[in-house]
Amino acid sequence: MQKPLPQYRQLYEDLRKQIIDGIYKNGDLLPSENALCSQYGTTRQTVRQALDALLHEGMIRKHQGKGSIVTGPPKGIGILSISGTTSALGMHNLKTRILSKPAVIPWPEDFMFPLGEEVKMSGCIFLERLRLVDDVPVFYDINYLPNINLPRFCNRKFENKSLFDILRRAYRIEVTSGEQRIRAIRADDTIHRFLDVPSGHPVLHLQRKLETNRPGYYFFSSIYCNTVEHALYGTF
Amino acid sequence: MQKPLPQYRQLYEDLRKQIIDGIYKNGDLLPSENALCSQYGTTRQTVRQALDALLHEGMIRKHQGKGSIVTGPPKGIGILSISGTTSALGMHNLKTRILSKPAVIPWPEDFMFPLGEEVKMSGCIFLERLRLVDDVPVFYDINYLPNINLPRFCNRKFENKSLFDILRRAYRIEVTSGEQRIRAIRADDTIHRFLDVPSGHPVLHLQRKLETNRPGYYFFSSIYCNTVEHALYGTF
DNA sequence: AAAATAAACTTGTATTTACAAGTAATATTC
DNA sequence: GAATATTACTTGTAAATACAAGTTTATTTT
Repeated sequence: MQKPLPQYRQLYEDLRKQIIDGIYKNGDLLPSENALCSQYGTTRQTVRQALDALLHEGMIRKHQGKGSIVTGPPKGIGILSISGTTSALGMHNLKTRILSKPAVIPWPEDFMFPLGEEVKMSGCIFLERLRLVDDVPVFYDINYLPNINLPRFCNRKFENKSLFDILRRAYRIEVTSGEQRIRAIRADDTIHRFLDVPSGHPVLHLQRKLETNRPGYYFFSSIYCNTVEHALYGTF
Repeated sequence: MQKPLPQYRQLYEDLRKQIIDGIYKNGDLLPSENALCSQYGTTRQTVRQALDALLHEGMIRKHQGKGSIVTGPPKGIGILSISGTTSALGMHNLKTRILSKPAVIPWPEDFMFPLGEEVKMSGCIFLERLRLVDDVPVFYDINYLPNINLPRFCNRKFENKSLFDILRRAYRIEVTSGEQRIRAIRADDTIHRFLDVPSGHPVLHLQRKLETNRPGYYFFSSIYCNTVEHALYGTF
């Protein structure tokens, strides 16, 4: 049995969902802190804790005397920053196809980032996905997660779901920071096939190392991106 | 007379300074929340507010039961973020060659970002540069600055200097935020010539809009990047 | 000495209360 | 009607308190 979420966390999730689902639209005012207190039967401290999380995430902006104004989901924070692709583009036109179901494999030789010994021992959950924007393949990503304390991970459904969301909701793993390398490369045969670009065509290649709130727990992604139609967009 | 800082803000500034000054080193434990309460004669609420700010900034990490561990200041803001190329790579091996001296021209038709009317009127300072890392051309960038209140700008020396630095030091213009698009494209003839890559070879193309501390003053860069040897690197 | 237990820490979550400060709508005055 | 003042909201800051839940240290037991 899962430990229940703290109140502030539950409120945060609720509001976040309502913003992403468009129930609160861009520019809308959220209910006042006191109103949320009544609705959720809690205190302002707790409500403010939830709002702070949204504020920090860029989902809302606050103005003393006015209220909390919805500004997210952040369009640009997107792919070049901390949040995942899903929250960057919105669920609307993004579909996720699983190319290879998550499976535990040994870590590749000469991995793109250095690995700790215990991480190497634990094995690697391997997951290949294809992500389509408006039914056009745009991202082909290969994800590598240390196989440490992720019960039933390989049995989960990932189709049309966000990896970041599953990690956050099911395992309380949040990405706190990361590093990445970006290159322009020629599409090889695999990429040509998956991303539907001519062989040899320029594609973006991102290598990312994601740090999480679980101390010492990093995971990695290699992302190939077709930028013919959509450029990667980010704010900073 | 300046309004006094809130307590939590003062505590935040104090701790932040002590971390930056190295009084608390990387890996050190900060005094416990209760200890800080005593030292500053305040409550845990207030102390936690200050620590949350540091946490959010990446200066510390917190562990329930253990304490607050110093991790900052965060390094490597890098090229994909707010700082310029110079500070990302270091001055060591970076040379800047001016391809076309800054000149005032009309703004291009169909500019990569939408422009305000007054900005369009003012005209555009145009500056092309080639930047070499270890004497290999890596960046070819085209910069567009609104010709507003930049005295003697076109007469300045830009060779082997940072554009960001000149703007900051000579005009007190600091980049506060920005947005960018990234694509992988084929090298055209110009890029082939400047970046010394085969024609048709994949190169990165960045289009950036930089916001500054001068209200309403943005400038723009179009950057082509040879990523054969050096990948763009960034943390977030 | 080693293992189990207890105690003394740490941060995490939550309630309650109070007032300050900024904003918007309302009422009052001119 | 227009300007001013009031009032009723909003978020910001802050104190005092309580217990839960991890971590470390000290104590007790075996």
